Amino acid sequence: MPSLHRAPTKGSLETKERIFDAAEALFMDQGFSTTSLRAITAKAKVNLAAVNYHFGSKEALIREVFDRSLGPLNGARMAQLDRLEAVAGGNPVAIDKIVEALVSPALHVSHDPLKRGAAFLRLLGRALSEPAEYMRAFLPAHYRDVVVRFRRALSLALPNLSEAELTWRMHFTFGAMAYSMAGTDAVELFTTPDDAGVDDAEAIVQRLIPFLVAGLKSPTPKSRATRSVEPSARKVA
Amino acid sequence: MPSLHRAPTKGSLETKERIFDAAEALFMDQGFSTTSLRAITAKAKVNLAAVNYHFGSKEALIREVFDRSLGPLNGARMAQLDRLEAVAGGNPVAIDKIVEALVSPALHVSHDPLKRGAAFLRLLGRALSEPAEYMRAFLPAHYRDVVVRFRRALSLALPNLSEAELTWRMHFTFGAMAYSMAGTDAVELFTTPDDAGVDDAEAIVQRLIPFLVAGLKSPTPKSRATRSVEPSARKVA
DNA sequence: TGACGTTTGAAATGTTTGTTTGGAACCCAG
DNA sequence: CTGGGTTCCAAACAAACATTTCAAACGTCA
Repeated sequence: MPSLHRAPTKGSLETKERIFDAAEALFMDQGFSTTSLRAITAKAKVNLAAVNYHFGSKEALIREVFDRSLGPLNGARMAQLDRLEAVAGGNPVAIDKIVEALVSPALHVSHDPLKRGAAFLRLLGRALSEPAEYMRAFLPAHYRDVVVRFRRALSLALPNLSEAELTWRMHFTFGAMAYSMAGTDAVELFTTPDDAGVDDAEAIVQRLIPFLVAGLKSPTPKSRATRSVEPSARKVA
Repeated sequence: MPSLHRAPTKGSLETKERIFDAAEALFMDQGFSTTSLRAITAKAKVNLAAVNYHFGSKEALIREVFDRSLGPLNGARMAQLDRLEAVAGGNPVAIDKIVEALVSPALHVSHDPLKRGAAFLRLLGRALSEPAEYMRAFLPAHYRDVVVRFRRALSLALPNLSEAELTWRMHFTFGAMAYSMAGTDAVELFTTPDDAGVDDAEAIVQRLIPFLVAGLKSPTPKSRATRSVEPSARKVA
């Protein structure tokens, strides 16, 4: 096994980073199960064994690709929500601000490391519909806090909404968000975006926010809440 | 090759139908690339070679599973829209009716053949994020007419919306819809629906419609339409 | 009944998957 | 220069995959 300490000698960081970038790009537009290590190493122009050497396994590679992007993203989301709640004191935060805190960090990630963060959005959207078993393992771990925090904030801002109703609307919100991010591949299949390049992430976000806010604020269909109102989150894991 | 005419002799329809059902079920909760023919034939309790005999290939099987469900679904959508437009004469159709025509047929399919149509909803949602190449080929063919028809109807019902704005909102609409249908797998990863079983398709639809209608009707963010207003659909294929 | 077309079964095809191996190449300290 | 730790590479590995083959079993019609 590789020891710890000591800076890598020659192009080791180069190699690992090349694998990482190639994997991220391929995962993005091919999915995880479908992308082979051979495709990754070919694109990265490294040896096939390099992935198992540097990352241990394909699953570990996927996990790293995820952690390195999803962590900061959700961190930014909660930080932005923190700021909003601090300003608001105990009062409810405006819904559009909450939604913005949820959606817009996904945009600003794209300026953080290089500019490949925009690609990650689609990667995340794709992960949400991956069948793989390991996805079920560490995706909830990343999202648990985010969901709890934003649910609480929305619950305060929308007091006339039952817990069940809120759950569903968060479903739809995450759905529209994830789909828009997975975008490019699936979307233009039948919807053919006239102008407005799909890589223009900001354009998407600026149009998505009002859409979601309106949906969240919409009047509840009837008094359909017969068996709702549970504490909030029961078994999040 | 199998000849045409003449009714199948013994249990051929049984076998083919068993394969079909097993494939649909497995595609539903595992995805397409991930589901092996071995898994399908094992679940259907038929020989491994039966798939290639009855369908020709795995890809052809996927295509059939799709056509047999997506065709009637989109047919029902357009039929329902036809009825609405006939009643309205030349006037715009109410938005909630348009959305209902888009969403609710996805529900009523579940009572059509047996009751396995509900499963298909998740299958469709999953297909939208499949990386496979063959998906790009025949999915647009099924959806082209639906998109054109509903875009026109929505454009009439929402005259103050630019074409570009409408395109995006249709994105979000399809997104929330697809995501809700893919549901179960991806959704409960972090959102944990408290009560309201996910298999209860009607509950989803009844909550989804108001959400989408509100989003579609929401006031445009500003006069952000600088470079919009193209004919409508340019290159749909 | 006998022959034909259709369907099934078990086994083998060749390909692709993730992972492992042993040795060569490399860097840097002693 | 020599050794130990690190990285790389070409090859091979076993497992899983879709697909093909060929003979046996079946139903149907002559």
